[in-house]
Amino acid sequence: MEENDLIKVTTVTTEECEKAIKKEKEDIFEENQDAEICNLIAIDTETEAFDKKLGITPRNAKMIGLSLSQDGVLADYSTDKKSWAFLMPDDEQTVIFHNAKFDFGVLRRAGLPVPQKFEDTLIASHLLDENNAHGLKLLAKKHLGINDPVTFNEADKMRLLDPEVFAEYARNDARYTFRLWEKFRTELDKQELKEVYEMEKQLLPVVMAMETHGMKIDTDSLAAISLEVKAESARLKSEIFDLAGMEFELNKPLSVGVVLFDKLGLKCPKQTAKGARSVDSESLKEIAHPLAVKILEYRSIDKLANTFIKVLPKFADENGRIHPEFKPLGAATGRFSCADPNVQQIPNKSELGKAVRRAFICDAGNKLIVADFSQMELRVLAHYSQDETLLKAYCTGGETDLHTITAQKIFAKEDVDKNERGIAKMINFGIAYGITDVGLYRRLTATGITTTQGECKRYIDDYFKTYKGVHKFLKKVKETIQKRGYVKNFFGRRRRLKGFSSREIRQAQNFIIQATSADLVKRAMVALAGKLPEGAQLISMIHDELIIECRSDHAEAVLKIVVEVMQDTPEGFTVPMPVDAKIVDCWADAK
DNA sequence: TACAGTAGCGCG
DNA sequence: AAAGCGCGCTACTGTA
Repeated sequence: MEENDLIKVTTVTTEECEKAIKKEKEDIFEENQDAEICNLIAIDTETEAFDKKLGITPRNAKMIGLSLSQDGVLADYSTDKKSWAFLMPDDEQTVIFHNAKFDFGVLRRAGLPVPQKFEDTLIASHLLDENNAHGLKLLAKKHLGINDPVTFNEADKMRLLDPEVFAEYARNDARYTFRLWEKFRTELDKQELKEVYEMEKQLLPVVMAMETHGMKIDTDSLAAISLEVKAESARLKSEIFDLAGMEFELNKPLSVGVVLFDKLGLKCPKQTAKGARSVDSESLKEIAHPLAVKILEYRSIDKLANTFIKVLPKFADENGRIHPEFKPLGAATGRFSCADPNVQQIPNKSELGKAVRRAFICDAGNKLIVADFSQMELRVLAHYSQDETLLKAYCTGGETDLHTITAQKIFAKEDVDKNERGIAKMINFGIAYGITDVGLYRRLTATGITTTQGECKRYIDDYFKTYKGVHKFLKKVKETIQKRGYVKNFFGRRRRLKGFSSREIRQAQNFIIQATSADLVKRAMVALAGKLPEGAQLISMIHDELIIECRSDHAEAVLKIVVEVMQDTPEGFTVPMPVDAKIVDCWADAK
C-alpha cells in the first residue's frame, strides 16, 4: 500500500518529458550512490494484443506504450509516441528487459533505438530454472511475493475504459523486471552461470537477424508436389479400403484398430499409454499384414502433405521467404527449438522428404552454404569419457568409421557386414540416450533387423567392455545427479533433476552430451556473425547444422570462414570437431 | 467456439 | 513403471 502512495501517476507529454526524466534521474542519483544501480533501467514495451485471426503476431504487433523503472519502485508509462524517443535511455545505460528479443523487435519497428547494453531476466530465469515457466507475472509471484499480479488480458480489457488501470499494469511490468534482475544477477553469479548467460545475450541479435532474413522457398514446386501427393494419397486410400473390404476413417487410430483387430482378427502387439490398442508405426510394422503396410505408407505421405507441403507456402512473405521463430532457450538442454514453421523437422529421409528439401532455395545470384558437425554428439562423448577407443577414432586423424569399429569389437571379427554395422550404429547413438536392452531390441526390430532381447543385452555388455571410459563416465554422471540434484555441461549450463528415477538418470546423462553440443553450436553462431562478409547471412540452424545464404561469388570464401569458425573448439575441449560443408542451390543438395 | 489432452510422427 | 534424449505439428477426442 505504501508503495502505491509513492507512485505518482504521470501522463508524460512530449514537451515535459525530457525535463522530467532528467530530474528524476538526478533525484534517484542523489538517493543512491551505487553508480551501477543508477545506470540500470528496466524497460517494457506494450503492444496491441496478439490475435491469430487478425494476423497480429509478436513479430508485427504495434507498440502502444513504453514503461520504465530505474529502481523497481518508481515507474513511468507513456502512450505518447512522440515521447518515446526522449524516454529511451542513452547508450551508457544498461537496459533490463524481460524477453529482450521481443522488445528489441518492437522498438525497432517503432523506429526507436535498440539499447547497446542490456540484461534479460527471461534468459536469466531460464538458466536458473529450466524446469518451469517464465512468465513475468509468474516470476513476480514466485520471487517478489506479489499476490495477484494483474494479467495482460485483464489489463487489456480495461485499456480504453480506464487507461490508468493499463498504465499501472505496464508500470508494474517495468518494476517487476527491475527487481527480478536484482535477484537473478547475484544468483547467476552464485551458480557460475555468468558465462552461459553472456553467450545467450550475444546470441540474441544473431538470432534476430536470422529470423528477419528468413529462408527462401520455392512455392511453385511445393504446389506441384502438392498435386502429385494428393493423387498418390487418394490412390493409396482406395487400395487400403479394397484390402480392408470396407471404408473406414483412416485418420482415426480407433477406426484403424477396429479394422485390424476386430474385422481381420489380427493380434495387437502393443498398447498406448492410456491402455488402448496401439496402431502406431511400431505396432503396424510388427503386424506386417499387407493392409498395415499400406496404412504406414499412407500415413507417411499424409504427414508430409499436411505438415509441410500444404503449409509451408502459407508462411511465405511477398519475397517467397519464410521467417521461422528460433527459440534459443526452447529446450531444457540449451538446444534451440523452432516454430512457425518448425524447419528443424523438415523431412530428410524419404524421397518425398527430399523433394520438400529441394523447395528450400536461395535468391537469384546467391548460394547456400550448408555446414554440419560430423558425429557431433559422439565426439562430445569422446571428450567427456576420454575413452581410449573413442579418442583413437576421433583424435588420431585419418579415415575412421566408428560404427564399423564398434561392430568389429562387438562381433569380434574384422569383416563386418552391413547388418552388423547397422546394429553397432544404433548402439553408438543409443548410448548417449541411455538405451536399455529392451529399447535396443525394439528399435532393431523396427528397422527390420532380427534379434532377441538377450542378444541385445549381450551387445550392450560388449559395448561397455570395449568402451570402458564411456561406462565410467555414465556411472559418474549417475552418481553426480543422485548426490547433487544437478549436472553441468562444458560451459556450466545446468540441468536440475532429482535423479530418483532411471528416466531422470538418463536425462542427466544425455544432458551433458546434448547440452555441450548445443553450446558449441551457439558459440560458433556468435563467432560467425562477426566474421561473415557483407551480404552473407545465417538463415537457419538445425541443431548440428548451420545454413548461410550469400552471394555466389562469395560462396567459396564464406565456406572457408564457416568451416574455420565452427571447427574452432574452446580451450580445454579435447576432441576435434570436423565440419562437412557444401555450396548448394537448394537444401536437398547438401546430402 | 475454444481449449486441453492423446496418439502419432517429422527432425537432430 | 518403464524400458531412448530433446523438440513442434496435425488430427482427433472430450469437455465446457
